Amino acid sequence: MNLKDLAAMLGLSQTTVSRALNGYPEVSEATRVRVRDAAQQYGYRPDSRARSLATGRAMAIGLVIPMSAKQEMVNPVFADFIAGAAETFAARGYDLVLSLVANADEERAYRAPTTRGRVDGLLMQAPLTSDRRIAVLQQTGLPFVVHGRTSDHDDSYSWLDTDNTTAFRAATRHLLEFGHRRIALLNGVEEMDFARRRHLGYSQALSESGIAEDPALIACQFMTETYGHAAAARMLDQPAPPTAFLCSSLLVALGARRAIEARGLKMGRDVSVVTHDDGLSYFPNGDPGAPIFTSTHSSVRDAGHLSADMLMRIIDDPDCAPLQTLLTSTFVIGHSSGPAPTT
Amino acid sequence: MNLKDLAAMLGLSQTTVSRALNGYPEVSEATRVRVRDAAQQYGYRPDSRARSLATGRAMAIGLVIPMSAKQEMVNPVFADFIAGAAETFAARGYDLVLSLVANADEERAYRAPTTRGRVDGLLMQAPLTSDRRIAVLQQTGLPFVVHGRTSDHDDSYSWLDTDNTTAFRAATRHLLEFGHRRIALLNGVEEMDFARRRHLGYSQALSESGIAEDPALIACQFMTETYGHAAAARMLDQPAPPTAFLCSSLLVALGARRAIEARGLKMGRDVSVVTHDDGLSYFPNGDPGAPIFTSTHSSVRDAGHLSADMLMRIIDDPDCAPLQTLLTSTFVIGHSSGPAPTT
DNA sequence: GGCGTTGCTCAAAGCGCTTTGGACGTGAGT
DNA sequence: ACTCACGTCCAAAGCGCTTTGAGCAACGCC
Repeated sequence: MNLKDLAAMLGLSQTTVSRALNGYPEVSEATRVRVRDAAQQYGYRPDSRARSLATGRAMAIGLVIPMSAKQEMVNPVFADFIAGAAETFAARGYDLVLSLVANADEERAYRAPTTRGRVDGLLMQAPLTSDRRIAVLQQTGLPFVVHGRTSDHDDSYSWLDTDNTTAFRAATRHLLEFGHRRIALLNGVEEMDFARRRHLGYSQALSESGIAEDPALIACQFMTETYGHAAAARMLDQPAPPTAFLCSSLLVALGARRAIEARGLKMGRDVSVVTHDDGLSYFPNGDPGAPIFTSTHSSVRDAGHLSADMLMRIIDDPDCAPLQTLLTSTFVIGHSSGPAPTT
Repeated sequence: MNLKDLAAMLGLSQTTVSRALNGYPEVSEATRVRVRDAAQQYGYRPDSRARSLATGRAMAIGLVIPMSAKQEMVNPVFADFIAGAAETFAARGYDLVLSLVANADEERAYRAPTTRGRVDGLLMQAPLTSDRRIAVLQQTGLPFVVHGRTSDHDDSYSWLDTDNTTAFRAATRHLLEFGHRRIALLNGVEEMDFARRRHLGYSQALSESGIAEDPALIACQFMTETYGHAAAARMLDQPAPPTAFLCSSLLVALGARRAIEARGLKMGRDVSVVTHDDGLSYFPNGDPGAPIFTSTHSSVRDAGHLSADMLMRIIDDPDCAPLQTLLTSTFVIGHSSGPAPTT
């Protein structure tokens, strides 16, 4: 059922029918009702491509999802990010077009989002510290917002990021104030910019207290439970074990807790744990109001929401200056951290 | 840069340029090279909407992602499913269009995938036991494949599913053979069809051994670590605690393990745990070759791959009979299960 | 009566591509 | 010399929508 067919059926022109359905004022209320009823009855649905071709707007947003090709790892965070973004977009009538891109695959990273006309803007996630894709996106001229930042790129693009450095500095300080001196960092892969920034915050807090960083207390890997367990176990079995762990994700913290408890120690008393918490819907930190882990909390779903809002604003006004939002994570006190044990 | 512009620039017709770029034989090798070079040089990229409008194919697949509105829960499994599917689609030049749909929101569930022309087919996930969306999809006439099944719908559509019932029956038998008599089931929400089928398998195995099902040993909820912990803890503190847990996800199993170990018990010796393992890339069951949990394993990423293959086949031959694939999960022996303790 | 207004409707020109149905040599076969 | 096939290219007709510019009544106003 075309617009043409529908118009013929009604004895009207395509113009009038189109206007009636799209709410233009130049059409009488009587015919509008007539048109709407007929459209409903015959199940008419405009063809999105034709409409998009005519209007110039695709009514779709591209989502560039990085995959670490090496380990076939999918970022567990992106589901919630999308969920947040999708709400905003759906409300404005935009669809989401995915392009999964292996970090290494420059060619597709370039081509995929560039297929002309598919999308009106892009959302990019999880940039590496040295990520060339941002430059590529800038060249295309398409509006885009990056979730995260790239340390080695100038700041001439729009991004939304969490205050990773500040948050991890605060978390480290929290542990320092509790008297901890040997604080381990179980970080993500430091190719990722967020991991690099968290490490930086950790380093800053340590050096502010005049404590030297111990390489034996630092691990960086894909953030899984087994990794958290293995790294924590290894460190705890050292001659000079850490009295506290700072983790980059709840999953890692879970692993650390297991290592701690397997050694007959009690988390929060013998060994403290502080973790970052992305607030993933399917992975809550305890029950609402009763957090288990002391954590720096920043909802990645909210980040999705806000990134989408930003992108919408840029699409509405393409010539505006780059928008940049820095979210401050909240520090949540749970049962997992406490005073350093007096030896 | 249009096709028109490019053609004018080259002194050729649009026809010839289009054919040169799309590899039609009616164009001489010399001009083909000339055209390709020019396209490269001027960065010509065909407009996907125009092409799609002309060819009739959208070169995109819709992905219906359910969200449980109540709890704002995003299915953690879908990231890996998408990753698998995306590989197949990308190889064939198809994009992925997301529509997140709240389970309750019938209206959007209906409308979203129906926007005409956006997609050539649909992939649907995680159906409920009584899911009306399948009927809706059938009405649209669009090719689609469901990941999972719906027990209360006839079998006239294409699906790919894991043998949930058989797997959970086998897992339960495994525990029964070890002498366990009080086996707890920590299931997902039983609105979901897969959860219902797993419960069924569990029930079958029990009744085959003449054991009555104990409601106090059955829990069904969104599958989180805290849920696993809370449910397992509650059950272990009963007067007649279970000697084994059968879990629907690794996250839940992790919680159960925590509850077990917190009571000074050893998993695999005092209390056994068997879990389903979706093989999520970011959540491995121990290291490769050294599984921690005894599990029924079925890679959801592979499922994505295969579903995509099926959909491609249906799109190529729309009149073929419904394709239906039942994956058999492998039973993996880990350290988490062993003989029931002799009391 | 002539004029501008207002309200409703339409024909037709795109949007940027693919594809059909020739056109125009060129060389071989009869 | 005429035909026929072949290789190479083109003009133009869509695909299904939006939007411009204009037409046509009917109406009130000077």
